[in-house]
Amino acid sequence: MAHWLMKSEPDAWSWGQQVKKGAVGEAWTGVRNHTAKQNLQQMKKGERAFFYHSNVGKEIVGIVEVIKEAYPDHTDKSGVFVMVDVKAVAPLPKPVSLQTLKADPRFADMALIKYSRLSVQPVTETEWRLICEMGGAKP
DNA sequence: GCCAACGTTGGC
DNA sequence: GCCAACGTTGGC
Repeated sequence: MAHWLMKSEPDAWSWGQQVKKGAVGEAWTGVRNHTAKQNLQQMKKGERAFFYHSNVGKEIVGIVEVIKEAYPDHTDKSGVFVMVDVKAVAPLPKPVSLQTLKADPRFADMALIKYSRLSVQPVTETEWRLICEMGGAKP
């Protein structure tokens, strides 16, 4: 099962707001990048993703689960882009910051570091396990 | 089809 | 607020 990482600026959509939505979840709108779009399309129901706060915080704060696979993004007038629905699963008791990941050679190849502008990206099994461990969450 | 100009993202 | 990275647009 693949794992992912999704970025959001907390000013636009925060982990706290995601948690409030509970099991109903929320549509992940606004992706306007084709690489990110391809990743969205590969997400399967039940797969999990890290929730990353970009700009403010710059840390992985929680884990979400895909509850609806890719479908057209209603905020995209051109009809080209897609979105998925995700629900909050668990917080990371100890958020893992970008700074921490950058300082650790085990994450040197991580997409978050290599392609800093990509907002939806895959996470390897190894990275997933390590970050869960560091954050104090169950993998 | 190339490439310069421009816009956006996101870290610092 | 600045700037690097990168995607997109438009002139040629």
